[in-house]
Amino acid sequence: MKTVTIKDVAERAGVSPKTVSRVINGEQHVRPEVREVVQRVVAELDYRPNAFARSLSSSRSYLLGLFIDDPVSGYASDVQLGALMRCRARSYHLVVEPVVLGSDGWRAQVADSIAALRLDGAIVTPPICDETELLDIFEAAGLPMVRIAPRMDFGRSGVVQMDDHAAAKEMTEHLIALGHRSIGFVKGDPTHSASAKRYDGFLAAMAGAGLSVAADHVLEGDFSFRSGLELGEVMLRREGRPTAIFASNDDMALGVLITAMKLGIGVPDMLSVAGFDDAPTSRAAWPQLTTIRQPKAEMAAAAVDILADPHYRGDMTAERYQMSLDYVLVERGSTGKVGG
Amino acid sequence: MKTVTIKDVAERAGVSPKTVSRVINGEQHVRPEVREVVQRVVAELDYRPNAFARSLSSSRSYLLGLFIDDPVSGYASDVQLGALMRCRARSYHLVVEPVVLGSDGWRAQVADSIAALRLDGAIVTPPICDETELLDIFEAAGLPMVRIAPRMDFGRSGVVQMDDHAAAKEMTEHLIALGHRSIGFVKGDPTHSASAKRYDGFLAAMAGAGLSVAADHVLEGDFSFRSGLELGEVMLRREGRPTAIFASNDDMALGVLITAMKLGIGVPDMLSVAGFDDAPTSRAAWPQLTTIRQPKAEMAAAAVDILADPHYRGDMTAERYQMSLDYVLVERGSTGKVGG
DNA sequence: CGGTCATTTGACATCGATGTCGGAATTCTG
DNA sequence: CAGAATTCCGACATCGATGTCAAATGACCG
Repeated sequence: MKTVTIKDVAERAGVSPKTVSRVINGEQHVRPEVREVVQRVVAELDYRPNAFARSLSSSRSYLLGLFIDDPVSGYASDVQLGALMRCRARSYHLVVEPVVLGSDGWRAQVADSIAALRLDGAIVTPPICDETELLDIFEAAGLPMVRIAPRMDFGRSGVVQMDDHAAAKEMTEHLIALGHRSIGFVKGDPTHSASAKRYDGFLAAMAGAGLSVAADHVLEGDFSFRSGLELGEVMLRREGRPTAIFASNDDMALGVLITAMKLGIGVPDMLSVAGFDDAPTSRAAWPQLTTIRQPKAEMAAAAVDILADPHYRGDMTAERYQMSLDYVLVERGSTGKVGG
Repeated sequence: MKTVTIKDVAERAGVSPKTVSRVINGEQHVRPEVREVVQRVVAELDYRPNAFARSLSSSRSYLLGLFIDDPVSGYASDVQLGALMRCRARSYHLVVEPVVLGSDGWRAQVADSIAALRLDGAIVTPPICDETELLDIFEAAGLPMVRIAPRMDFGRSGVVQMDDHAAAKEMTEHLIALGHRSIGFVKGDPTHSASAKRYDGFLAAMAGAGLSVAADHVLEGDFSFRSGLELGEVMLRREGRPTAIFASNDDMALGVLITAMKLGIGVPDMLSVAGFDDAPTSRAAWPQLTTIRQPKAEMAAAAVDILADPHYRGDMTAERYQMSLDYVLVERGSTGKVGG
């Protein structure tokens, strides 16, 4: 099956290849009649430009890299899907590159994909978006990047994030509105950017309501289900346990939920549990988790938009490349009025 | 930052570009001394071949496409990771392409990625690996493909799968060995290739043990958590409910588990529940699910190997391109001896 | 109607690699 | 040691598009 090239189209349309190129790239300076003829022939022959030839000559690759720490997490898949769909709409393609920080050759791996594929841009997700060494590599390669929910160095690139602080504050206020006064908090992995923000939001809401936070009602987990299990047990076995527990993500909230179940503490009658993320698992529990839905796909899509913006390169820190998207508080069965 | 090209290497090494090309591609007919010099210069300059230029001239793209129905599912992520890592090891790159069968332009989308990126091969996952129209497109484009766990048309491409029948049989035998005689089964989505095989494996084990299967102990779900909830309720509310339920995947098993919990039926004391897939959620429940671990990542890796094999094209149906990989029965807390 | 200027168009070089093929250097014959 | 056979290496064309620049065309004006 011979593939159709720009030359074939040109011949058939009776123009030069360059003119065909002009038409498919929507450049000006082509007479409307000619444009139309070319477009017709393109459709007839079902011509599709060879992306390689195109990048080779134009030094744009129409390829974006999505750099991800743990490609199996639900977080990653949502981000990926959002990026994928937006890429498609803009006729970009997406190359997913896992970054295994511990491993031997990760630096070389990253450099390889940048150099070999001539990526037009990089989307970097937490937690590796705060890995200075990684950012250095991108900068050295002159590769524009957009980071999703980074913790620091905001000036170093475009940023898409959501307001973790406000979301955690709102969730806490939700619990307070339900009558809870003694609220426990499970912090997330301190190396993730979001952990501190969520905790601060929690503290702000408590302070705003004039409530104190008992020292032993705050524990530090690592975002894993297991840590939720363990810390839940610690907190719930203590004297004067809280009437509500707000965990920094759904996996840990689930751990708390299951521990409560084991200990015979009814949810939400005797204990309210709130999570964060709206992970798929948050619906696979009983009762289902009240949680915060992050606009993960939308954040990724926004990142693609930024990278596709021709003005972005060279002015990565402009105001309009620092975006903040909205979250949603999803109320389900795991939270209720204090005392049932 | 000027990028290093093959010419730079050639000049510095005092040879022609073609010789450099020979060295990096491991071709023969290069004197060992020369080879060594070139390799040294390559390392010195940190030279990396431009993948586009390479594909343009060699008509190989070193790009594989992973065509996926639902990129967010846990299944997809595992497959993707497996493929990704193997690609990396073989210096291929992976482009993930979601296929939304219902959508308007999906045919054009697929054709686009094939034509624009000049993919070297396609990996197709269930359930779309049984979509005749999709396979037609690949064939028309002359694109070698490998399908993972297809249901039909095995002769049409290389195939990597696991033995669903044997796995379901083994799980059923496991339940029987625990003393269960009355075992319920929740079938999966009939459009997925695996559903029938798993059901047949179940029947085979039951027949092998001389046990009968009550008609109302077999229900048909669709692999969703919700269908597990609903069907679990149907089966467990009936008179003479089974002492064990084997669901065709973990999501549905989880639904059954939670329904049992709601109805006050203790697991595993009063009811054993078994799943299939070893989804991440299977560990996020209490008790954790006994299940079958599919070698998803390994299957994907094997698919990459096949596509990278230069002999594959043209002889896609050879015996050695029909692979079957091993599963593992993972025993956790959700199954136990009958009657506690 | 000749001259100026803007708009269209195409010839040609180029991007960075590999395929082909022929010549030079080396090794193997008898 | 001449002649044949290999092995090694490079000149050149090529892949399929786009950038550059100059030529051709047409519009407009006094």
